Amino acid sequence: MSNKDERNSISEVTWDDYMPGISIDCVIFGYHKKELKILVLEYKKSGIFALPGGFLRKNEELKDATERVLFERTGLSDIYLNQFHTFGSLKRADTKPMQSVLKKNQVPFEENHFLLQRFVSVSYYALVDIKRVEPVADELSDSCKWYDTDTLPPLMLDHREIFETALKHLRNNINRNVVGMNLLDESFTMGELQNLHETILSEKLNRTGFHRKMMLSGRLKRLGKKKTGKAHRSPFLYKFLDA
Amino acid sequence: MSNKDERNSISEVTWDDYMPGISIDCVIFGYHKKELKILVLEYKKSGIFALPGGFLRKNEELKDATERVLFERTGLSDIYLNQFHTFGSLKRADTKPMQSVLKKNQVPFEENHFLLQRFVSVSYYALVDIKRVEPVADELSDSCKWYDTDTLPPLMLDHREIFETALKHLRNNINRNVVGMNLLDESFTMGELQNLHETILSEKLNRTGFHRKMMLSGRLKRLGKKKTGKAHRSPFLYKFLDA
DNA sequence: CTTTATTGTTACATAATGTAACAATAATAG
DNA sequence: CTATTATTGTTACATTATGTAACAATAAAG
Repeated sequence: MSNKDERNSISEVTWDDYMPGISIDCVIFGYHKKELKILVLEYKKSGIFALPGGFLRKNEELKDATERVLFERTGLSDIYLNQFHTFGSLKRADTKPMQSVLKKNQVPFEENHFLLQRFVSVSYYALVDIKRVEPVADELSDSCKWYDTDTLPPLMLDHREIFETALKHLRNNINRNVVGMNLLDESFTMGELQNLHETILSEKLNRTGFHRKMMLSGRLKRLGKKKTGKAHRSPFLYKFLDA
Repeated sequence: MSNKDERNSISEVTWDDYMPGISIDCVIFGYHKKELKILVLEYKKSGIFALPGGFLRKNEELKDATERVLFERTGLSDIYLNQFHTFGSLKRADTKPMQSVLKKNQVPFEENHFLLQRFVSVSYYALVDIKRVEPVADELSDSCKWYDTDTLPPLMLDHREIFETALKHLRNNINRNVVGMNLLDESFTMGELQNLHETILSEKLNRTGFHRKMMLSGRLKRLGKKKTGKAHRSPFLYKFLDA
C-alpha cells in the first residue's frame, strides 16, 4: 500500500526542464463524515499555507503534469480531474511569501531563482476517496493535511480565491455522477448520497424529491440491502453506472 | 469612427517585455443574418488560418492583455469576455507553421525566436456586435475576416479544437442574457432573439414555449412596437435588463 | 409485542414545459 | 372597403418535473 518512497522523485530533473511562468494548482476535494475537505500544504515553520501545486515540464502534457503533481501529494494515479480556471492576476507576482519559505528552509537563492517569478496558474480541482490517500508533503513543506473547507487557514497569494472558484464549479457540476463516484465508496445508501450533496451545496434538500430525482436520472443501480445495526428499516445500497 | 491607426502600436515594446510560454487565443463570436461567425486571421500568402491571439506582458493582468488583443483586432474595448479553457497539449509545440509564416513575411529569425516556442494558451471567447467591429489584421497577417462557423477554413495547430470548446461553452451559457445583449442590437424582436438561440444551438425551438420562457425569466423589458413593413401584425421590441 | 427511528413508496399540489389552437393586425390584392 | 395572407401575441390543455406531506415497511431495542 505504501508508495511514498517512489514519490517526490524529481532528483534527476532541474528547473531548466520546466516551462517558466506557468504553474499548476490543485484543489483536492475529499469527503468524510459530512465534511468537505481539501488538501493544504504548510511550509516549514513559516505559517504559510498553500494549495498543492507544481510546474509543467517542457516535454510534458498539461494534464500529465497535473496527474504527476497529484500522484506526488496523494499517491493516487486514477483521479477525477477538472481544469476550471487559469489565474493570472498580478497579485501573484509577489515573491515575498516564497522568499520567506526559502529562507526558512535555508535554501540559498538568488533573485532570479525559478520559484521567485510571476506564475500564471492553471488550476484543477480533483475528487478523491479520502481513505485511499496518503498525503505526503513536498520538499519545502512539513505537512500536507486535510482541512475542513469551513475552517481553512489563511492561504497564500490568491489561493483562497482559487479554492472558492473551484467550489463554485464543483457545485455546478454536482449533477454529474463523477462527483459521487469519486467522493463516496463504490456503494452507498441514498442517505449518504444526499448528505454529500447537502454538504457540497451547504443546503438542506428534500428527502423524497432527492430520492425520486436520483432514481429517475437512470444513473444509479440498486444493489442489495445494507444492515446498519440500527433500529429501523435497512436501506438499499446503490452504485453509479459508469458515466 | 476609425481608430485603426492607434491600434497595433506595439512598436515601443520588445519580446523581452512578454511572459515566455504563455499565449492568449480568442474566439470572437458575431452574429448576422442567422449566421454565427468568428474572426479568423490569414497569414500572408501562407494559406495558414488562425484565431486572433497575443501574449501577456510581464506587468500586465491576464484579462487586460486579452482586452488589448481584442482592441487591436476589433477596435472595441467594452467587450463581453469569458475565459473558458487553457490549452497545453504538446501538439502546440510544433513550430513549423510559425516558421513558415515568418519565412513568407521575410522576417529573419533564429531558432530561439520568441514566436518559435511552445505556448500554453489561455483561451477566451468574446461576444461582439458585428456592426461595431472594424477588423484589422496583425503585422504577420494580410486578413482578419468574419467566417461562418459552419464553413471555417482549416485552422492551425489545435485552433479548431479551441473553437469547438468555445462553442460548447457558449451553448451552455446561452441562458444568461449577456449572450443576447452582446450579439444583438440593443432592442430586438422575440423572433430575432429566437433565431439567435436557434443558430447558436443548431436546433429548432418551439415558438410559444420560447416566448413564454423569455417573458417569465424577468430579464426582458418590452418596449414599443416595430413597424416591419411586412403584411402581418407588427412585433414588439424588447431589450435586456442589465445583468 | 410495542416502540422507535429511518427508509421506501404513494398521493396530491404546484410549477415548468411541450403543443396546438385561436385572436390580433399590418400590408396587399381585389 | 373587404378579403386574404403572414406573422405575432395569447390562451388552453396535456405532459412532465418538482415540492411536500402522509403512510407503509422494517430492523433493532425495550
